[in-house]
Order: sequence, then structure tokens, then C-alpha cells
Amino acid sequence: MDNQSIAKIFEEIGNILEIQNQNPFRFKAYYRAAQTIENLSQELSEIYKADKNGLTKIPGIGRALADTIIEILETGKSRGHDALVKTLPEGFLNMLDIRGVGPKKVKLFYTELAVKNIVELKEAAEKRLLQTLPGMGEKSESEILAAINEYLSTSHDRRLLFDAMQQADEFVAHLGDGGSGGKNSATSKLIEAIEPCGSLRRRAETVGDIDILCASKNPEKIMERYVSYPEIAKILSQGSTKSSVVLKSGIQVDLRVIDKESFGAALQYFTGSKEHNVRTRDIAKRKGLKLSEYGVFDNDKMIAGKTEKEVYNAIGLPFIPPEMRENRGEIELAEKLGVKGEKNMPKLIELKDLRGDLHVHSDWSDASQDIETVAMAYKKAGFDYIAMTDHSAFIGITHGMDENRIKQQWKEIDKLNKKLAPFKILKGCEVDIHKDGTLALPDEILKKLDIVIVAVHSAFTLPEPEQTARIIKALKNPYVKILAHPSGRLINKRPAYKVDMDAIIKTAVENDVALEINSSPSRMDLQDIYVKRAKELGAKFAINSDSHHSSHMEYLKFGVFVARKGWLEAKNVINTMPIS
DNA sequence: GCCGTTTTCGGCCCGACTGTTTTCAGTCG
Repeated sequence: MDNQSIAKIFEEIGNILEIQNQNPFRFKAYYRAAQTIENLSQELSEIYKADKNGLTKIPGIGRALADTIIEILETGKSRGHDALVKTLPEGFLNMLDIRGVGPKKVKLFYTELAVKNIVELKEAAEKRLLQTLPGMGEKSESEILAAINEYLSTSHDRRLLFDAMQQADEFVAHLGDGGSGGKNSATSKLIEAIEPCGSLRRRAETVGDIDILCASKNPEKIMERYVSYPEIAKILSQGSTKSSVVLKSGIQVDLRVIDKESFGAALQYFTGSKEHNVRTRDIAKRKGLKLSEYGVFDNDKMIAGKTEKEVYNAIGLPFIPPEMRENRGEIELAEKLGVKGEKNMPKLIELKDLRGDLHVHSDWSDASQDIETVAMAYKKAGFDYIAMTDHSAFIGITHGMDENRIKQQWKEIDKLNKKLAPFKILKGCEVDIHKDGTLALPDEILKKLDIVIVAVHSAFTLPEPEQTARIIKALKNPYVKILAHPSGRLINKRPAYKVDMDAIIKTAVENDVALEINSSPSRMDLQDIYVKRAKELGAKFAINSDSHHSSHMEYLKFGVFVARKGWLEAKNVINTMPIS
């Protein structure tokens, strides 16, 4: 059983205990554990196999939860969970996904109206039965009905970070220029600072909603401006400092307006993650302080709040970069280092550290531009080198290169290298890994290439042992330098192929093969949690665009986001190095 | 249910907004 499935079981146990009105700290323990497990970079089964007491070393997992995990690992299920699930009808917990409906309400609907799922809840609302219940009224009923209709009509996929960033930028532009295309300076003067926060600022690969923080002395004006955005489909709430809307695109946008003196504290709060916040607030509390979005307070005296660094330092921690705030060990590290150890926090890689791109396509395979056009674009953008890595000939790949065409391409590259020097085009190839782990090109060719990238483009559904063995065999080829998009997933479209990622990482380390962080916004592969794990195991990485058009070099920043979320520094990434 | 340079027992983050109320519970982040 994989971590995601186990996390889901814990989430359900938490939900049911909450509906049953049990001790809040008990069900919260299950939620916290679910969250932690979902974020783990190593499979629970591996942790348990390596150390029988390893599970209880995970923060938030004690003896009882560890035993439940062990039971699930050994039997495929938890009797406790099964018993709880049996107390509720099928589909019951889905009602919690309706906005405005929580544990208290579903319990009320069930006990009073025998409502068992979303469809029955909709029927009850349409029959105007909900408003007859205690604590409910006409307004609540119609809001729930609207939320159900919205839920049933929209996709529940989280947005790609790429899409969310675009929408956030447009929204910020609207607020900033008053919707007048930059001419309305009266409105922009209202805004002293503005920044998208939440999972977007943490550069999570997908984003559930967009959070925007704004500093202003005149929140009412900002709120007016906010709800006038033409792309708004529905206003969910509108207060004096906080409003929520849903855009026509279906994404929710929350705006918080705050005084400039509190901007740092509000950034910290609004960026999350939730679990990170809970822990930082807990640390503050244990020091006799209080941390909220308004600042750090010693009794009633505000001692920090203007900047995030000030806030972290005030509670005894070094500044923690937003990308790291996922409760994946950053709190423990920060507590260990303390304010004085701030310089020893990871110095996360930045886009400007990249000097080349080691995975680039041209019209020699499935891209549209010729090599010179592509190379010129990179040169102009300030890069020192690229590796031309067109596809090897293989079923399913358009215009893949066979040995003869590869040799022809080398001549072209030699010619261009003279012309474009000191910019350098490396001779490369994205070589297919066959189902049996052999490569699509012979070693005689591979050894003459500067960069051999290997990749899986077929037989995605092999069972885990075969898929793992296939990739491991390829990594052991002495000429292989990089493993492209190691998991193969396309976000929201295609799941990762089933592999033992720990085994692949270890093999890559042993054979000095770099793991690619593919920057394509729908790949972002290797995933951040595995990047962090791989770094711990000593892996090297390559942040590549996999560009099929020179404009795709813009994607590299998404690869850098992933790298930062995996705590990488420039020295961990081979294409931050000079070419020689 | 978890956890411990305040505790092995007694704590467990903090605040905004809404609707239904007449002071607050529920939900959300």
C-alpha cells in the first residue's frame, strides 16, 4: 500500500471521528498524520522495512498510529478504519467537499433528514427541507444548493502552478492599475505592497486557490476594486479586511488587506502551509509569545511583523524560504540552527545560477525550429551552452534520429559551434529505454555523444518490479549521463509509472547519473518530495526545459521552483557549472 | 492521539466572515 492510500485512510478516520464529535485533538492527530504521510519522500513500507521502530520517529506518528500503519502494510487494511466506515453510508464523506458544509452539518442532515450523499442533499435543498432545520435558514439552503451545483459542474483538479500564476498576475494587475491599464494612479497609490501568497508562493506544483495579500491604509477602497474585477463569477464573502470570490475560470481567489506594519506577519500567515503555521505558532506560544497575521506579540506588545525575517527571528528561527514551508523537516532544521545559524540554512538555487540547458529539441526530431534558431535564442538569453538532445528513432516518436542522421547532425553542430563560439552546443540524444531496459542506440554511438539522456516513452503500465528493473538497467550503461523525467507523470493527465523511486535514486547515485528535473509545467518531474530525498542520498540533478520551441526556455523557472522545494542549492545541479 | 530545556499529565494556533441568533456556532484558511 502506498503512502497516498494510507494518508487517505487516516483522513477518513479523522473525518468520521470529527462527525462523531469525538475529542478534537484526537481527530486532528489523524489529519496531521495524513498530511505528514502525504508529504513523505519515502514510502512508509520502506521506512518500516529498514527500521521496525522507524515509523514512530516520524513527527506526529506515535505508537497507536504506527501500529495502524503496520496493520495496513501487512494486511492491506485497518480494522478500526473498516469499522468506522461501516457506520456511514457510501458516498457520505463526499458531502464534506461541498463548500460551506462541514462535519456538524452533514451529521444534522443525516440524523434529521436521512440525507446520505451529495445527490440526496441536493434533492433535500430543492425541496426546501434544509431550511427547516435548527441553525439553518433560506440563505444557507440556497448557498448550499449553489455550492452543490458548482461542485457537480466543475472539475476538481487543482490548477497547474503555471496557470494559477498567470491568473494571479492578471488579478494583481487589475488591482494595481484600477483596471485602467496603468493610467489610474489614484488606485495604485492605495496599494503599498501586494503579493500572491499561499501554495502559489510556496511554488507547489498545483494550486487549489489563489491567495493575494495587499497592504493598504484604505481596505474598503481595495475591496471595492477587488469585487469589480470583470472575471468574477461569484462573491463568496466580503468583509472589511478579507474577501473571497470565484472566477469564471472556476478558481477561488481570497484577498486579505492588512496594515503595512503587519505585512511580514501576514505574508507568513497567508503563505502557509497550514501545518507550517500551526508549528510556528506553537513555537511562539512555548516561548510565551503569540504569533498571528498581525505580528509577534509579547503580551500586548508587538515585537515583530513588518518583514517575514523579523517574524521568524522573533520566535527564535532563521528565515525559512517560502518553498520550504511544507512541514517537511524545515522546522526541525530551523530550530536546530536558531537565528544565529541563519547562514547555514540551505542557500536555495536561483534561476540565474543556470548556465545551460541539457535537454533541448530541434526540427531534427519533433520540434519546429532548426538548431541555429534555438541556439541563438539561448545565447541571446545569456546562457553559455545547450545540449541538443533530439529523440532517438523509436516507435511513437516523431522523426526520431537513427545512427546516420545523428552523425549528420554532428556535422551541423560542429559548424554552428564555430559560428556561435564561445557559446557551445553539446552533442546529445534523448535515447529511449526499451521495455527490457536496453537502449535504442548502440554503445558505439553513445560513447561519442557529450550528453546521453535516457527516457521512458513506452510501456508505462509495467508492474513495479519490471519498470524499476528496466530503468535501473538503463542507468547502469556507462555512457548515460541523465535520466529524463524520472516518474513520467503528466499532472492531472497521466499518473507516474510505478517504480521503486528509492532504488532508482540509489542506482543513479552509484552510477553518477544525474536526475532530471523536467521544467515543463505539466511535468515538474522529478517531483519535489523525491528531489529532497535524492539530495539526501547524494544525487546530482539537471534542471532542463525539454524545450520543443525556444520560447520554452521560460519553463526553466518552474524547474527551479521544484529544485527549491527539494531544498537544492546550485552546487547540486550540474547545469549551474561551466562547460569544460 | 501526540508530545515534553515549563509537563509522562495536561496541554494541544489564531482569526475572519456568515447566517441565524440575541451572543454564537460553524466553516474556512
